[in-house]
Amino acid sequence: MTPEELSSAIRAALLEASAAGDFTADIPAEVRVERPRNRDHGDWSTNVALQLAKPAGMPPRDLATRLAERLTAIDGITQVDVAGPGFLNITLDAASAGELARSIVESGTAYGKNDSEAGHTINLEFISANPTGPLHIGHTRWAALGDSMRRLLAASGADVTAEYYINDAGTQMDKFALSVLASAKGEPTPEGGYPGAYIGDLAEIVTQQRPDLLELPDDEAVAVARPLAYEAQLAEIQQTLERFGVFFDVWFSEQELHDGGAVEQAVARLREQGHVYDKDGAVWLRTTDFTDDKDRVLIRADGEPTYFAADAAYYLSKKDRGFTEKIYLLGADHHGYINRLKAIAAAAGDDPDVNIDVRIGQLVNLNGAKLSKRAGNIIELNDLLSWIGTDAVRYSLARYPADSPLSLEGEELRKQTNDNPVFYVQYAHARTANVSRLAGEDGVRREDGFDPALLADPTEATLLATLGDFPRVVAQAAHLREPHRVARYLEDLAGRYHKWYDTCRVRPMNAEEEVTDLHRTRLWLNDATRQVLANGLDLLGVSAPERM
RNA sequence: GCCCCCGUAGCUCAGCGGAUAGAGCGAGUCACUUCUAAUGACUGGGUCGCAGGUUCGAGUCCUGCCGGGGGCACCA
Repeated sequence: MTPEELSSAIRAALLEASAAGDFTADIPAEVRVERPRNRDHGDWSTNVALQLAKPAGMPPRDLATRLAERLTAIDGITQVDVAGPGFLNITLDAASAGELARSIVESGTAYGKNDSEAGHTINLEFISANPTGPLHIGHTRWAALGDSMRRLLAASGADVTAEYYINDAGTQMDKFALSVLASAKGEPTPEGGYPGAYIGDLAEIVTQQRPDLLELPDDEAVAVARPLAYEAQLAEIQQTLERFGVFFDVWFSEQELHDGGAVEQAVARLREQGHVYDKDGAVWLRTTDFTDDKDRVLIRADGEPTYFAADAAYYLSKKDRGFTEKIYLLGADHHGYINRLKAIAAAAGDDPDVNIDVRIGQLVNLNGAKLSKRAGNIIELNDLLSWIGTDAVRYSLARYPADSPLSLEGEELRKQTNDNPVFYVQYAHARTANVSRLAGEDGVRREDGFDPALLADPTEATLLATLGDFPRVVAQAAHLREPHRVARYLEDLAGRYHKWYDTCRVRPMNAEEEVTDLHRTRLWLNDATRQVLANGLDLLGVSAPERM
């Protein structure tokens, strides 16, 4: 019996009790069952009696006692206890609980998928780092969390598009091109330009493609160098993200917004909505009509559109492309953008509370140093991956909520011990794979038998209950946009599995011992755990090794 | 000054308005002739920043204060 089945069975019993006159109150559309922290509190528990006590006008424990009698009659429930102020603690019979092992194995990679976010058309924008240099560790938190969020939303039935906005327009790109050109000439970095060894690497790539570069007049040389350096840098970013297991559906160019006239059109459209005015030679958006604390300039007095104007055009592009929900994942240093982005949405006639979701991630602290651009430490993501590895970096960032400040120690992440939760979870998966392989060699085959009533050990009941939680964990993590919940769940599941492994042997002890249904049924449970660990790790973009 | 996030064990952090607030690390003890000991069992460890409030019930929600981080451009 899955928790969903249990929940609807309880609800049916409530309706029955209400119809029989046990009490009078509105029955909630969904009865929440949860897994009690304490094993003595049964397999599942519900606080529905506490919730209904007030509207029913009955003491919670009296109501709970009546409900307990009805729940006991449900097929698959062996015991219902009233505890504390009126909790109902439910124990399932082993056979009913154990059926889950088979249904998980049969569902395979689909187990955990759900339709809780069905009907949502979501644009998920993250990283969007300037293509004027390599990605560094300041970008990695949202890289890891954003990609996991994409996977979670897709697994929960949303139509999600992951998007990277490339700031390939404006003066920063000019400074970038001038820096590359200066390096090619052997000159020092120009004022306000980009220092760094990677500029030299780019200069080399560009001069290889255009050996005549240095013979061109300066203006022409910049025009030639700029797109070549840009393409090389963007390719490097894309390779790094691929290495990090992060995927984007759309790479969106800011320059194309300018070239295609979308920025001017955006200003015109906002003007039609009545939120644009002219002052001091500039064109302004009256963002103070909404949530902003001051109005923002769209077109500067010199006629140049601001970055904010491009943001507005970009928002309208997302709207026009049919995304009802636009999620922005930004670093804490972009906090000031929230109100103006929401103002854009409101000015465009959207509802900021519904159509836009701006999330701020706190900066990560590595070895005591802030991982931000402004702090000046430029540890490149590529180097971080070479040092620590994709799995450990992704996992250690994915296991904390984005809004919590975070301190990491590089050497801790390299440890292949329990200091490092990623190895704990991966090790559990490798163990399941090993048990499965060896059981196969011993002639234990799932298809030869399955008797869920044999899964009677307490460690099996808790393992099954944990496995049954997975789809709801995925749905909740997707709903809250909090991938860390999946990581925490996997650590819990790995722990339950290790305890079970210590208590319950899957394979026969030796060649003399006969293979029985107990071995086969436990293999189902082992393989079900393996499947859930693999499905969960995949949601985090972390590998599930067969051996370690 | 105004706005946002955070404050939970020695450390790093979980915690859906519910039961005795948890995990890992660190400290100590134990368990491999037995499917991977990268594991498991056990022992210590807490005024959930402070003060009020809402509630049958608050680490969780509201207000104020204290402490830490971040943000407040005709920059990109």
